[in-house]
Amino acid sequence: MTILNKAFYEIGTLKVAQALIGKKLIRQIGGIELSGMIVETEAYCGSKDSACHAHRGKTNRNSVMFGPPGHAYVYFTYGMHYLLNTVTETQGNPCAVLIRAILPVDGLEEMEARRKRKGRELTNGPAKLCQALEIDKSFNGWDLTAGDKLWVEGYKKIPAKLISATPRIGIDYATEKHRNAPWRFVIKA
DNA sequence: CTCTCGATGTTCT
DNA sequence: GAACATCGAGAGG
Repeated sequence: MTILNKAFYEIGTLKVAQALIGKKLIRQIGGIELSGMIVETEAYCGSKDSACHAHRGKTNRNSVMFGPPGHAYVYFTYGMHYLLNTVTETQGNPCAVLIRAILPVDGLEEMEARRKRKGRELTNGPAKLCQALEIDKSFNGWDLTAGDKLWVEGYKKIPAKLISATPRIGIDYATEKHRNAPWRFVIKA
């Protein structure tokens, strides 16, 4: 399958968030390949979005979002969790898409070992999938279009009818307008 | 099943 | 010093 290129990440943050549903996230550790189909994402639309980290301007933490599209923005939160985003839009426009959940495809047992858990609890949350795929701060700024260690490929075509848009999770700090914006995309059950 | 609450440390005010 | 794009254990129905 083809690795998603830089142009894919430039088509618009909301479109990327929707288009990432059904794609395959791949993590190579040594000779082993762990992967999963993306089933839930959220769009964070730059300086005008009060839920986005870049809302208050460039800081040390969010500087990767100001860089080129197609790179990973990984940050640490709640004192114990990493979250994975893909940078979108053209360089200098600080937007990103948060990967919130995947369905395991390859390397199920490896993920179970890292998570010390099985089944639904394996990768159904943004911090859970990072733990399952061993993604940490060292991937902040990683080029996702190079096909090394961590990247995203085409996988399944999901009809728009099967994708629902809902408000984003865990952003009580944002303004009402942005709290209610339907910028979270999920495959319908 | 649902709800509440504590963990834990980096970042920003 | 407060807040945080979360998770999981434990209590209760």
